[in-house]
Amino acid sequence: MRSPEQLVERFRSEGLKITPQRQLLFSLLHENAEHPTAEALYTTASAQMPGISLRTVYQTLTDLTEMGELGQVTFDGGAVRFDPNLTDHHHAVCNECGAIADVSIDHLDAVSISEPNHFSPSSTSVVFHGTCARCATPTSNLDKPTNNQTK
Amino acid sequence: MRSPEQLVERFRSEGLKITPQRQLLFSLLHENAEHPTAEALYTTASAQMPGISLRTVYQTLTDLTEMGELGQVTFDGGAVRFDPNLTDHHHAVCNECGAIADVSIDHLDAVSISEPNHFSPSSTSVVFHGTCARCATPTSNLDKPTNNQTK
DNA sequence: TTGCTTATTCGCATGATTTGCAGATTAGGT
DNA sequence: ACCTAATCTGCAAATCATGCGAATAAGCAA
Repeated sequence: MRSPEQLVERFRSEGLKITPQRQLLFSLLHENAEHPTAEALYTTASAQMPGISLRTVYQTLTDLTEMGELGQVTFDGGAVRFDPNLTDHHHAVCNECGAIADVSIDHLDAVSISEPNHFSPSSTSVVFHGTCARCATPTSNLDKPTNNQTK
Repeated sequence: MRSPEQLVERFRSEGLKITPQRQLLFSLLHENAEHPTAEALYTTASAQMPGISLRTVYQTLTDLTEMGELGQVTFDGGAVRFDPNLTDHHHAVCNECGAIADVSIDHLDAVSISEPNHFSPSSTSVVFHGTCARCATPTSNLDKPTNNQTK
């Protein structure tokens, strides 16, 4: 996703209005690597702007997604999560705390479908499930994030 | 998933009862490669057993999943789909018709997380999005399955 | 600044999927 | 044939997401 400033420019140039709600969400999403759900963003936004509507959060997220500024990902049937990272990347989901990390992958080009089924893939996504570094460390369990898993 | 006969054995040995509803679902799931949703199974089951409850379909699917006889997969935030194929495999989702095919993958071991983030993956799943053979063929569009995509 | 036009926000209703609950029913053994 | 626990069923309810219409406000013109 572009910077809040660039998004303001883009919105203006497309005749869309710059509302405080949108500006807040732009800033909350910018370089956000937490893959938040709409609800999570709503909670965070509400702290800074009491009265903002969950409906508006959904609306803005949908708009940004349709504009190609935001990606959507879901894991294991949970709620949709929003990802401002538009670079080519994949995800690692921690089974313990539910944290989702962006990961780059080496040698993905080596992966191929082994059967001659004539499927023409246009995109490939890889999801690792496992234990994140923080949860794997037996010490300092106090720092562990709470479980963010939806399911 | 095991054969209906073997499932009957297992259920019996665990003190569970063999009901007509369960038997029907066992047979509908056996070697079913369509990755059906609960609703889809309910529709199919209802044709053969009018009056069967959607609740029972969900219950049986949950039971089989907890017994490890069934796998669950979801794509793009759609409804949960059930997969009796318990072998190590991945999926190819057709963007046109929504069909989901099981695929085996070569060289998956070559894939690795490139950053030193200390994430310990216990499983890796790969999903291809693209066009299936049937939809890629310009002729015989009459045979195309209807779109099964939930979203 | 004031006013106008239209995009936006908001709250509520609705839809889709899934689970909880409790009473009616039935499988399977005695 | 009878008993008892497991199962089935229908309905309520939870969760996540979208449609809709009225109220509001951003951006522009005068």
